[in-house]
Amino acid sequence: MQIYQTKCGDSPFKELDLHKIEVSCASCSLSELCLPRGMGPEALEKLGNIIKRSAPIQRGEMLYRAGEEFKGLYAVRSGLFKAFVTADDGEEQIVGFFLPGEMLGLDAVETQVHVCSAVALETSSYCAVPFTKLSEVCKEIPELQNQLFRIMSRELSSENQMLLTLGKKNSEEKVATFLLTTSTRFHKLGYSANEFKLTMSRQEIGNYLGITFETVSRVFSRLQRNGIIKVNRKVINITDMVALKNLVSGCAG
Amino acid sequence: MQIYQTKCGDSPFKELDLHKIEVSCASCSLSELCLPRGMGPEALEKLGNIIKRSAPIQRGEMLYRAGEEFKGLYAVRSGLFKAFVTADDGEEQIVGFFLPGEMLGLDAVETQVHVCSAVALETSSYCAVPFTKLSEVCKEIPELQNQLFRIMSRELSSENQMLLTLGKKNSEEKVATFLLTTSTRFHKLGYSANEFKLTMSRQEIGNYLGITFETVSRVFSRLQRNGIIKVNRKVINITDMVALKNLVSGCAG
DNA sequence: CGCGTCGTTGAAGCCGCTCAATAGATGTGG
DNA sequence: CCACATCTATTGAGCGGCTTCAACGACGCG
Repeated sequence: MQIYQTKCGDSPFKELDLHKIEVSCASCSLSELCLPRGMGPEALEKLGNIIKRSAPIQRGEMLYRAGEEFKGLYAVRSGLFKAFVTADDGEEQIVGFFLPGEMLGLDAVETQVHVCSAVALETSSYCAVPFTKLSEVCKEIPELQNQLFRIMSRELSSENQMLLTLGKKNSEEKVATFLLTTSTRFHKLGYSANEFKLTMSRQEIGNYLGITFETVSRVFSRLQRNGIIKVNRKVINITDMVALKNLVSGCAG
Repeated sequence: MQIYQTKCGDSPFKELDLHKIEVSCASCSLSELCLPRGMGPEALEKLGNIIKRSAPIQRGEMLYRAGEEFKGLYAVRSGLFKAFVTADDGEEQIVGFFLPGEMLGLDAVETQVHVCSAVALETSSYCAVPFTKLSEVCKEIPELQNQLFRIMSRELSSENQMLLTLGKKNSEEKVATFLLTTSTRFHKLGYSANEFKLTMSRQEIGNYLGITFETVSRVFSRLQRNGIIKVNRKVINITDMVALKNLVSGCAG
């Protein structure tokens, strides 16, 4: 069953394709995690009218690059994305991994220019949400406005936790925090909390956590020796969740 | 000239004092930096009707604590605040310093519970903005809704830059970034970009930057030896702005 | 003046980084 | 199906930047 739209041109913001109604927000399995949360049917239709689903995109394809004009938000439908800022010397800092139901591009609303870049880490799909239109619809649907406030607030909150992780934790605590957070997020999507595949590379995990990939690898090995996890390439198995949580002295997220 | 309200009880959210009209948003010198930015006179009055100015509060007084119920946002009117998250082991991570015109509490919108705590670092004053009412007024004044989106977006953007600073920079770059950012923010408030007083302690600067206060002190001394800044207790003088900027390899903010 | 807090500076140690070698996985073409 | 190249991951050895621990000086405040 093909649930994705057919090819829709270079930019999903260029024009709206009315065929998408068949795959509107109302029928989306992620609606309770995403923008539509808590909205009624007529509101859902209004929202669906401005949103455009993408065809699947490949690993390495970019949603947007730093410096590009901001056109709208992106809601992850399937797959995995990373967002990163680039320093003047070209060095990158990954600021987040984005799972289905999560929203990308919120940080560009103020400047109207993307300061991050976003790229797919595996074959993925998304919904494009033109921000001007979204903000129009928000006037008519207060519940949507509030949901957008909540989404931005949640992002702020999780970034605050990340500042704590980067600023105060050692490498073991960082990795443990990352594993726990990832486990929780997968679980909320209906997947196992104990076994999951880390699509991103060790390099990307390390970059995100402010440590080198060698250190990530060493901590994984140590946690495995201590019987807390089992590592099989990209597949992680949490065998002692309690011990893992004990390693995380300070992650409220 | 006393421009502050008289004492207004324990919680500024408890009841509205109509006397405050004389110090409404319309007459506030910060209106172009704060919530009212870009709003017309009638919108300003609506906004002013739900906002309550605080009396001055002393150094050490708290706006809110982690775990408390979220009632609304706080806009800094004068002075300086810090916000921090607390780890399970009691360790704190400062997630931001807040100058006049800036907004506190945005990260609690989703959970309706504060995850950060906020405290005044010097005698300060603020405006309390009940969030439920604010969100009501947003329905009537689209420009206010958009301004709130922008403010949250800006906060996200600056936290992304902070993740880069914490994750990728060495201590010298961190301190240089902090000095530059602080300089820029003071300048936007109409103060000198080259000379300013750091009200926060070395301890707090180090906490914010993920380094120890001894390291902050050492970097200050080194920058002074190199003729880039002059340090006199809490007063910083940037004597070579170009050199300082060159130290910051990767701060786009 | 005495006390506590804050800031500076020095000395030593450690955690994570750098550099390097190796193995395993993946992909490609013959 | 295998040879080969490439990329990722693991592990080790040594180094260095930052932390830790400690002493001392400068203020501010009672």
